[in-house]
Amino acid sequence: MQTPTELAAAYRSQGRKLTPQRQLLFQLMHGNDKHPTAESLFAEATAQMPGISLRTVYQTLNELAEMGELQFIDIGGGATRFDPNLDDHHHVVCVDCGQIRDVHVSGTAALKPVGIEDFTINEVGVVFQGVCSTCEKSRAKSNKTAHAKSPALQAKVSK
Amino acid sequence: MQTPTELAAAYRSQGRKLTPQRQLLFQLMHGNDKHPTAESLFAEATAQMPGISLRTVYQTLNELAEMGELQFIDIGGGATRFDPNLDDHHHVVCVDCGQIRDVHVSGTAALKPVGIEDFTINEVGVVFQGVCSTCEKSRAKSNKTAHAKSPALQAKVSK
DNA sequence: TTTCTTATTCGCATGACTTGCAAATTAGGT
DNA sequence: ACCTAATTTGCAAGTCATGCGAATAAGAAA
Repeated sequence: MQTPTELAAAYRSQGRKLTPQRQLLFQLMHGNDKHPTAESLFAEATAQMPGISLRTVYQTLNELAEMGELQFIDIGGGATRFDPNLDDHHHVVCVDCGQIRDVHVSGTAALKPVGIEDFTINEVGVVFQGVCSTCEKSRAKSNKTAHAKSPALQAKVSK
Repeated sequence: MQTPTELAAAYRSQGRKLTPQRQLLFQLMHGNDKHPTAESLFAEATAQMPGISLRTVYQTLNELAEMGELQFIDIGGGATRFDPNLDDHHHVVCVDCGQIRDVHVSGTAALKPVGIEDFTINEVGVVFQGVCSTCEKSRAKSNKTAHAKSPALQAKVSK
């Protein structure tokens, strides 16, 4: 995603208006590598601009996605997450706490799907599932066995 | 996923009961490579067993997932899709019609995430996005330009 | 600066998907 | 045939996201 300043210019050149809500969201998303959900972003936004609407957050995120400034990430867990990182990268997900981390992956060029001659491939996404060090530790303590395939991911039941 | 017969045995050995609803769902899912949603599976089930409840479909799918007999696939689009294929495989998604196809992928072993020493990786998932031949044709006809990044995938607005 | 047009914001209703719950039913052992 | 615990159902409820219309405000024009 471009900088808030660059986005301001992009918006104007497209006839879109520059509202304080949008500017705030530009700031909050720029360089944000937390892969926030609309709700979590809304929470952050509200802290700085009480009264801003969740509806506006969704709307702005969709706009930015349309403009190609950010991408949606859907890896079970209920809510869509947003990623302003436009570099060629992939994701690692902790199946325990659900955190998503950006990662550069080597070897993707060598990936070859077999038997889909009738498909024109445009993009490839790689998602690694694992356990982050923090969760690894708490697992050791609480003596949790890792039988379930991905509790945090299947946990559409939140809160 | 195992065969309906094997699943019957597995269920019994776990103290679970073998109901006609479950048996029907075993049949419908066994060898099913359509990656159905709970709703679409419910539709098929209803055809053969009018009165079966959508709730039961969800419940049974969750059971099978817990037992490791199938996996959930979450690639935007609203509903979770189910995959009884336990082989080492990945997916190709048509961004136009949303169909998901299983594919064997060579080169996954060479994939290396960079900079996540603090993660213990357990699984790797690869998703190819593209356009299937059928959609490619209809695109040519209707003169559709492929600007949008993935209409069918973002289309959480269904029906 | 004031006016005017139109994009935006906001909030509530609505919709899609999934699960919680409790009553009625049934599988399967005794 | 009987019993008891597991299941099935239907409906309520919860979460996530969008549709819609009225009120508001950005930014161009006067």
